[in-house]
Amino acid sequence: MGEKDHYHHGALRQALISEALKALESGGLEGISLRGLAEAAGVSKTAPYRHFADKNDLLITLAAEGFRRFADLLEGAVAGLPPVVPADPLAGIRALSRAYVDFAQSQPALYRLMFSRLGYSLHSEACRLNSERAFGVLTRSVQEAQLAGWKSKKDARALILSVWAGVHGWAGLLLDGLVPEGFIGPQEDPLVFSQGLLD
Amino acid sequence: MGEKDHYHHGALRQALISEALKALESGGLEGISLRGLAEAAGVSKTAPYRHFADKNDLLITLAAEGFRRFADLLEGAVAGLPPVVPADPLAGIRALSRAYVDFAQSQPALYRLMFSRLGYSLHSEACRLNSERAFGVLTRSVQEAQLAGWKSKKDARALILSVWAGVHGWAGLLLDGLVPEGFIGPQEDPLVFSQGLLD
DNA sequence: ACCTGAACACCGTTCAAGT
DNA sequence: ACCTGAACACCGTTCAAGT
Repeated sequence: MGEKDHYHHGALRQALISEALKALESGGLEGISLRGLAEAAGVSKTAPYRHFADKNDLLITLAAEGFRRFADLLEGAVAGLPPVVPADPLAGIRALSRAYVDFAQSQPALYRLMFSRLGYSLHSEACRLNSERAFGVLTRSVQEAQLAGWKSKKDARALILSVWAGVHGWAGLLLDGLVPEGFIGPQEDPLVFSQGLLD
Repeated sequence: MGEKDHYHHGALRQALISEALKALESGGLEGISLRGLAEAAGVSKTAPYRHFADKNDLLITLAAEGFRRFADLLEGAVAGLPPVVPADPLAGIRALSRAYVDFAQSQPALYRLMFSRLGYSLHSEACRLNSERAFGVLTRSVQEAQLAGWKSKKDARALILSVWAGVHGWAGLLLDGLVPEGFIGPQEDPLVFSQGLLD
């Protein structure tokens, strides 16, 4: 308890980010205030302005961190997979979709923030890079499925956007509580929409 | 310009709602404040509390109005259609999807509000009724498609949620500016995702 | 370079008071 | 029944000032 740290060891920026991520999941976007984060970090209400231009800048930084985790998760989900074979061309897409929905459900407020601000946040280097990394996993999964014989005549871009819309929309419906209780049992495939359309 | 209307003819509630809808489309959700709406309606900052329990109550009322328009639009989109035939079982779903996406694009802030608050707003009678009305259009369109031979062996509930996820996700991607420029030409089908998956 | 304190222009909400 | 005004506890943000 010295009086050393008015200066937060120069780590105030990171401290604010992790306080914000905590606040995001416990109280949602509306629970986040710069003043509150500053107080939680033990610093004056205006100190955050040394590290972020304004509140939106902080939110975009959170979105970038979210996309980083998101891309890591998606890449990990397909990394250990055996090569996609014609017998089951959708294996990669299925694994990816599961990870996608898992992410949205385990960190709903962060997921919402990431996509609700995408219009603005794509101007951020970190945000663009990491969201493109996530998008790359999706792209490759669809391409491999096509190479394994799935809808090989269709336009790749249209398929990619189609799969994305499906899984993104499904995650949204789940987050909004619009999927009837018990619709997905634990042993069923979480990617229910694929059972209807992806064949 | 008499001094008659401190009382707003008893129409203050409706005036606040339409001011709010205006503000929603011009400045987004973040541009809405009870105090601002009160001022725009020419009334004191606390007058709205005679008509709405709190800000969230007002937002839910807006969502209900949104779902009312949404349901009207969707019902209108399938109302004039010829009976669905086996030659083109997806005609109804296509018309519905077009209307769905049109609504989202023409009133993005309202659309976002409707779905972002669905968890809370379903406790509102008006919200539940109108969203169920919209959901009913979707349900019937899918059922008719199945009767006309489209995926007639599949579980209806799964198909309905699949189509919903697809069109909802597609609308979200469009609103977030994630669909590449020029991806949909004016003469192409706006329901691109259906060209990829719905066959 | 990094942080504080006062100040400004906003919020949502409550409550006593007016007509 | 409907509205006002003062008041309270918050916000984001700017700026001069401190170390």
